[in-house]
Amino acid sequence: MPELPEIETVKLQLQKTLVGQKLLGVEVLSPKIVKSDLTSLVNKKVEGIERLGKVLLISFGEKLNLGFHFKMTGQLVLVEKGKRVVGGHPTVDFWGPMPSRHTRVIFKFDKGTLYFNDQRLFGWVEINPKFVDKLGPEPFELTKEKFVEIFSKPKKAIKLALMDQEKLSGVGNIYANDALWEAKIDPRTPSNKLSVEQLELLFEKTKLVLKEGIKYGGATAADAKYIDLHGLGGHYQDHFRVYDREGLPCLVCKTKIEKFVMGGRGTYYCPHCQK
DNA sequence: TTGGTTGTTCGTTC
DNA sequence: TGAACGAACAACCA
Repeated sequence: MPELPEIETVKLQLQKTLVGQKLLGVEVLSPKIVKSDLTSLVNKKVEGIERLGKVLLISFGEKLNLGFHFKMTGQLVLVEKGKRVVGGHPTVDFWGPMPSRHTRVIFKFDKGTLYFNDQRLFGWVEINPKFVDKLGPEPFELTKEKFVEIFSKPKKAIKLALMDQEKLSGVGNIYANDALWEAKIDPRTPSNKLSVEQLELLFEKTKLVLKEGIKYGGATAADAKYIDLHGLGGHYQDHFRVYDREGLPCLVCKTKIEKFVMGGRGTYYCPHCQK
């Protein structure tokens, strides 16, 4: 499930290889997920790769930013002279033949080919996506005072507020669960009931788990062991605090991690540590 | 075979 | 006026 650290990892990889390359052609295999006419990008050069929240942006200059949203199962595979750069949702497509049956758009560059794959067709591709205008601030470009101000208002549960992309961009389910465990906060606590001290701690812990996600190259689905055999995919999953650890002992007090559904999403917490 | 899973959108309710 | 909430979306896997 690509979140901020997973997209950041893709960004850093593509910055090394794709910048300066010219787009020679585009082939759209699944028109449903492509929200712009991509032909305007042909014959333009990649000037830079950016990330806003969970959105990856490939800049072709002149206010032409090609945005990708991976949702849960999006991935990018760049094939260059037999070499590969992969990122996003880890599947067999990381090393299988390209294009695959999940390939939705193919971008032919002068030195390589970039495949946007998405199993579930939830992701999208759009030039200058309006979505990014609605995004809240980046966690790393925020003062703790501003963070406290943002989360002192909402009456909804802190976990839902933390994942609200209009308040703060980039935090999804995995990192929200882990940050709240680090800060010893019950995910159901109304955001506006938290003390300034709790919010300041949560701010630091949110950045901590995101940084750790980036350090380990993001998280690879726990069941995709093969990915590791190929040296592909990230390793944050080996450092999950509570996410996907239902019934396993809390890393601090050994109490069994409990799971319930909130806002339709799996929510994991330690009933002893998080009050 | 069915239910669980995910982020965002959209419609409804307060 | 807008916050809050939940269903819908798609497709895979256990």
